[in-house]
Amino acid sequence: MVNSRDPERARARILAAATEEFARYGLGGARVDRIATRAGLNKRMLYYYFRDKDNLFLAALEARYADIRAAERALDLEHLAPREALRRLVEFTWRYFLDHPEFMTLLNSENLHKGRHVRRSRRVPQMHSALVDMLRGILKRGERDGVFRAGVDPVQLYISIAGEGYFYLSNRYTLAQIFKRDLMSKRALAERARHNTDMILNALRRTSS
Amino acid sequence: MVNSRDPERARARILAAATEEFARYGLGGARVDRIATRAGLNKRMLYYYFRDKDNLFLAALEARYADIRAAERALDLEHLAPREALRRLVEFTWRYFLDHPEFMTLLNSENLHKGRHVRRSRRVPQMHSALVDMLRGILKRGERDGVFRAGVDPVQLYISIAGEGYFYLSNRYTLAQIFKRDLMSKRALAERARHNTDMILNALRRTSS
Amino acid sequence: MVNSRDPERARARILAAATEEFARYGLGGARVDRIATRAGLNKRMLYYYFRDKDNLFLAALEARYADIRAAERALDLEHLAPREALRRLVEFTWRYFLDHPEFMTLLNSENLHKGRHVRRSRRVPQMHSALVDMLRGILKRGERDGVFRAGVDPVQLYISIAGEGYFYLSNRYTLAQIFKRDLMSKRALAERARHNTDMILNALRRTSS
Amino acid sequence: MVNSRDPERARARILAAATEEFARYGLGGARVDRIATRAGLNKRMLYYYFRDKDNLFLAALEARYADIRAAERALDLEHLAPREALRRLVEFTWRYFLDHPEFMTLLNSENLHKGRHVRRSRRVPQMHSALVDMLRGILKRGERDGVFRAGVDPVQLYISIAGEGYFYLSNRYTLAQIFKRDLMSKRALAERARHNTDMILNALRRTSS
DNA sequence: GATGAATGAGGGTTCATTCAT
DNA sequence: GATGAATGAACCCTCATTCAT
Repeated sequence: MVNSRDPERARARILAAATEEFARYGLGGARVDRIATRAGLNKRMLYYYFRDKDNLFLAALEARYADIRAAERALDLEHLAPREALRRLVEFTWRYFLDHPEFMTLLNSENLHKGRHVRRSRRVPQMHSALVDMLRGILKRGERDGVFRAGVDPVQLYISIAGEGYFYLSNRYTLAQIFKRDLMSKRALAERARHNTDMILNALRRTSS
Repeated sequence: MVNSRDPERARARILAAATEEFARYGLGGARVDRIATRAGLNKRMLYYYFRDKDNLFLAALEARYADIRAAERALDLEHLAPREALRRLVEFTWRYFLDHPEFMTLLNSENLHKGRHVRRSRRVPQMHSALVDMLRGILKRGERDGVFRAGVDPVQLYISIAGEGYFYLSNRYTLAQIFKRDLMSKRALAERARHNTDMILNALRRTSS
Repeated sequence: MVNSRDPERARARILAAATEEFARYGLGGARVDRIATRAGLNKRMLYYYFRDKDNLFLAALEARYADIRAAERALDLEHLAPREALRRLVEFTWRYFLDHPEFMTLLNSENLHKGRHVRRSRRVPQMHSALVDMLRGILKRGERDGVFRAGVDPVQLYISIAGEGYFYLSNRYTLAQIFKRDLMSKRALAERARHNTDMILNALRRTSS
Repeated sequence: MVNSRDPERARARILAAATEEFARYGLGGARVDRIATRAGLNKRMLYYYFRDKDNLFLAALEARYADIRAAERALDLEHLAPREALRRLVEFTWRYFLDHPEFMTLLNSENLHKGRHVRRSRRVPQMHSALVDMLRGILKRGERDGVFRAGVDPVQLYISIAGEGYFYLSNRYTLAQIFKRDLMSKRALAERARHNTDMILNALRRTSS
């Protein structure tokens, strides 16, 4: 046991351990005991810092949302040409899911539970208006410049971008089995990355003539 | 208790109850007791017919795979013009996920568990070669006819088609919350259906000039 | 563990063990583990037979109520002269509390919890109308015969009869300490029994002239 | 948090909070956390002032004993005619239990624990010799004046007086349920007060010839 | 005097599974 | 084929108490 007397670090360690556990086993399958052990703390402390398992789950989810949105903002897409901005967002989103599979399982758990945690969160919706605004801006500029077709809704587009990578990665075990194909080899991943970009960018092209 | 003395019906009732339970609560959250109750049978019978919970889960998953693949075959896409065939597949896939949300949760569960059930299944891979062949045929015909661009992998394409609908529907609770938008209203669903078709069909168009 | 396959006996053993445990430690202090051990059963069985701790408590309480009321009925007081009937009831009540201290602690627990278990019971009130009727009959006969004063409410009287013994016995530990007197010696008990009878019978006498 | 730096007030606040908590939930059900919160102090302070939960319970109990005995002394019964003195004591005792239900629950808890706290107290027995003396004096005067029958033990009498009110009030929840009667309405309380007085005074009357 | 952080033991309850009939 | 009874391991959570500051 690490009697750290450093509440900030203790909280962070719990959160990290919880994120991993929730990601690996889902909300229901996650074990409070394992989280505590992995965090190097007495189990009681989880309740001291996070009140209960559900609240801990929400905290983990919020932290992951904050992380991806912050990374997105750091792309500074507003200052790029529309097509380039879109390409980068597609690549980033793919990359993020690839590097953070735990985010996908967290989302799956939350949706299995009909979003009952995130519904209680005030922070989460706040994080997302900027994302939509940014995407809307890119679309508008692209439309004005004549490189994107008109009438594309930014939210719908984002869901498509995310969906391209999400389904491939989140369902990689079943897909590998049903299609009898290694989806996680270096080559397969590179191919999918290209496919994603092609799909989205092509789909956005102005309809010819 | 339904003392049916009709093994086939008993099996079917168990499977139906299990599917619903697994879909609603995930593999870990599913309760053998509830399945038995819902099936109107003694709990012991689940073990008699399906050996254990994991095997029952696999049976439910296999049944769902068989169902979607059969419905796909019934579309008879081989006899349609390539663009029309593709459009129908996109629409069907969206519709299927919308009408069978339990299929998505089953897949999520299976992937959370790293596909350890489906890996043991011989039936599941067999069901899918026809799907790939069919899609490959459509792509080839479309390419030949000059309506689709070349070089599109049928598996990648299928994952994109499914991904469009899957991410929207499987994550509808979190998405509704983060984007503060009702995703399940009649209008929203119609819009998404159109968006999906637009995205895929546009993405497949031959690159102009 | 006693794998008795005799549900009736198992239930009875649980109930007996629970009664003792609840009586000794109160509802909150009672340990489900100890009850199971004492009943010679797996802990899980308590939940199988009684759903939860609260329900088990209610079952124990109901059984005790049933027991005292049955013993009362067995006194057959209706066929005795009023004064004799009353004397016997006072003596019986005293004796019952003395022999069944667990009944008092059960009642104390239930009242500490504001009667929230007994409130759900349909059986308990039904057991008591006969008691009141019987007492009312005795009072009426005594009044008619000129040996009891008029205007005594049977419920009030019963509470007085019970109260005489209850306070002495239920609070015997504190009373012994504050009055520095052994309340549980043979002699002390006999004295109290006489005192109770004297008090109640005297209190009921017709007011002289 | 009230950083009072006033030890006496802090102690008093803790004691008040503890009394309420013990009365409401019993010794076992009482929560040290809640007591601290209600007292507006850090939990650690309870241990600073009272060493542990048991000691805090004893302190609360002693305080309540001191309170009722002081209130009794204030009645100044020695200077009243015997019957009047007795009537006043009966009324006072009833009234005290009615106004201080927490005293009854405290006593119940202590007796559930076989008086193990009060046994360690030196103060508590000291408080009670005066009560017995006073009652003995009243009885003797009444006997001498020919208004009370002889041979009544003051301790037994006190237990009867207290018992009349105690059983009614302490068990009010179960009694209300088993007799299907509202025991706490204004009218019911008035009736019981009269009944108590009638019972005790009648019971003490000199046996007519 | 006062605090937030930490602890280990155990609380009631639930689980998938199996036994005896 | 079917049942009710039984199991032990573990689940999340809470408790009174104490440590370091």
